[in-house]
Amino acid sequence: MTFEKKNIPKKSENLSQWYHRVILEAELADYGPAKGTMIFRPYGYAIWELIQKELDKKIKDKGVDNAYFPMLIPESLINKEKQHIKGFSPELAIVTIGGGQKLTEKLVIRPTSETIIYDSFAKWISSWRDLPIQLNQWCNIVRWEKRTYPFLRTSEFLWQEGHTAHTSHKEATNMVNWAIEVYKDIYQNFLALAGYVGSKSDLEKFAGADKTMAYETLMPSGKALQSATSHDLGQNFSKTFNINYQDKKGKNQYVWQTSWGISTRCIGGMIMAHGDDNGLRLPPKIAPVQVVIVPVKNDKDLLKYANKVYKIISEQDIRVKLDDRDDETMGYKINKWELRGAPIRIEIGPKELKEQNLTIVRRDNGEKINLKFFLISKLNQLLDDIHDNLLKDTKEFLDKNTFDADNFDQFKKIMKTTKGFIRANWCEDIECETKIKELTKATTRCKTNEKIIKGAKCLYCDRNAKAQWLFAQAY
RNA sequence: CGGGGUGUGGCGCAGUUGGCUAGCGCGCCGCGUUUGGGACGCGGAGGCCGGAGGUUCGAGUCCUCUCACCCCGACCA
Repeated sequence: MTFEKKNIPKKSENLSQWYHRVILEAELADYGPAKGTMIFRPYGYAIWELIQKELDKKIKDKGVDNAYFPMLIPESLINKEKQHIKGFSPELAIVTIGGGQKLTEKLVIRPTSETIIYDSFAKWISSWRDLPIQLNQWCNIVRWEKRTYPFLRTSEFLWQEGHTAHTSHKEATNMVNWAIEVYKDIYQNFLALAGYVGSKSDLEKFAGADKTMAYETLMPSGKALQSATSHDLGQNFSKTFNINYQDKKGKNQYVWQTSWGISTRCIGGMIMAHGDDNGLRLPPKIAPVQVVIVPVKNDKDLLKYANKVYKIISEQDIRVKLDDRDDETMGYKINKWELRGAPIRIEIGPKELKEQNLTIVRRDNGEKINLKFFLISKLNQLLDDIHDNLLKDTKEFLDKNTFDADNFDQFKKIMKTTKGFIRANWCEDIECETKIKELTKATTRCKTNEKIIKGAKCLYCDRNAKAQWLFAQAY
C-alpha cells in the first residue's frame, strides 16, 4: 500500500524538482546565501560524518596519516604544473585583497591541494628513508562552477584528499588501486550504490595525472555520475616541484605520486539513486536514524513499553530514536520519517503492548512485519537485508541500463531514448571522442576489462579499436 | 557565457482590460478538543509584490534598465 506525499513532486515525473524538494524538506541541506553554496544541516551532515568515520578508519589502517594544509595557495605555486593549471584555471576563486590592502601575490582558494602539499613534500623528502609519505586531509574545496546543484556540484564542497609519494611506480600504482577499491567498497557496502570501476581517457583524466581510475554510478535520469577518483600522478609533479631523494646507491631520484578523493557528491548520488515518491530511502549504514520508534499514543504504559524497546535496541549498536513528541499525530510522524528515509519504523500501540510484540515497517519496500518482542535482536539482520535490497536495486538498474552498441546508429539511438551506459569499442583517438560527444552528448566514462576481438573497429571511425569503453552522458 | 523560464509573508502559488484595504493552501504563535497513515475549531502574527528608474490621477499589473534563482547547453568531483 502506498501513501501519497503532498509536499514533494513525484520522482518519476520530475527528477530534478523532486531532488531539490526532498533535500529541503528532509532537512538535509539548505541553500547558502552566496551563489552555488549550500548549508549542510545536522541531518545531512550526520550522513557525511558516518561516511567519514568509516573511510577515515580504512585510511588510517592503510598507514595513511591525517594532516591539514592551508586553504590559501599562492598563485605561483598553483601555476607550476602546466596541465594542472590548464585544467583548473577556469574555475578558480582568487583572493586579491587582504586586510584592506591589495596583495602583491594573489592567493588561490584551493580547488584541490596537490600544489600546496607537494611544495612541502619537496622540503620534507631528501632520502629514501623519508619515503613513502602517505597523507590525507579532510577539508573543503572551492571550484567556481557555472551551473550548480546541491551535493552534486556546488561552489564549495567537502571531501577527503589523499596524497602519497613513493620510491617506485609499482608502489604508487598499488596505492592508486587500493584507493579505488576502498571507494568501491564504500559505495557498495555503505551507500548501497552499484557502479563501474575503470580508467579514464586522456581527455577525461585529472589535470596533471598520467592515469585516473574512477568509480562511475548511474542515476535514474540515465546520466552517469563520476563518484570517486584515484590518480596515478607519475612524476609530473615531482619533476615540477623538484621532489627528489637520494636512493640507497646515492643517486638522485624523483618520487612517484598518487592522489585520490571522494566528496560530499556521494550523498547526492545516494539520494538520487535510492529515493522514491515518498522521499529519501537511506541505506542503513549511513542513516543517522536507523530505527525510529513511533508510539501510537503518548499514554503512560505505552511509553514505558516504547522506552524499554528503545533501550534494548540502543544496546545493540543501532542508531535508534524514540519519537515521543506529543504535538504531532501518528500519521504526521510516519510521513516525516518516511520522507527522511529512516530504514525501519517500529509502531507501538495498545495492540503491540498487549501482545508483547512490535509492528515493523521497512522503508525500502513498505513491508509490514509483526515481530515478537523477544526477537528484537533480529533488527540487525533486517537492516542488513534492507542494505542488500537497495544495493540489488541499483545493481539491477545498472545492468538493465548498460547496453552494447556495435555501430554508431545504435549508439545514437540509445542516447536519444533510454540513455545509460553504452559498451562500445573505441580507437582511443581524442578526435573521435570529441566528435561522439558533440553528436550524442556521451563521453567516455571508463575503460572496461573486456578483451576485444582482433580487428574490431572503432564505434565512430573505421580504424581498429584499441579497447572496449563505457560511454554515457555525465552529470 | 548562449537559449528558455520564474521572481508576490518561511514554503508552494493565485492576482482579470492598470482601480480602492494584496489573496489562498501549507507552515508558524495562543487556547481547547483530538491522536492505528500528514486531525479539527476559534483567535492571532507575518508583505513596502527582487531592485532602480519611468509612464499615469492611480502600478503587483505597462515601459526601460538591473539583480537573483531555476531548466536546457558549454565547463566540472
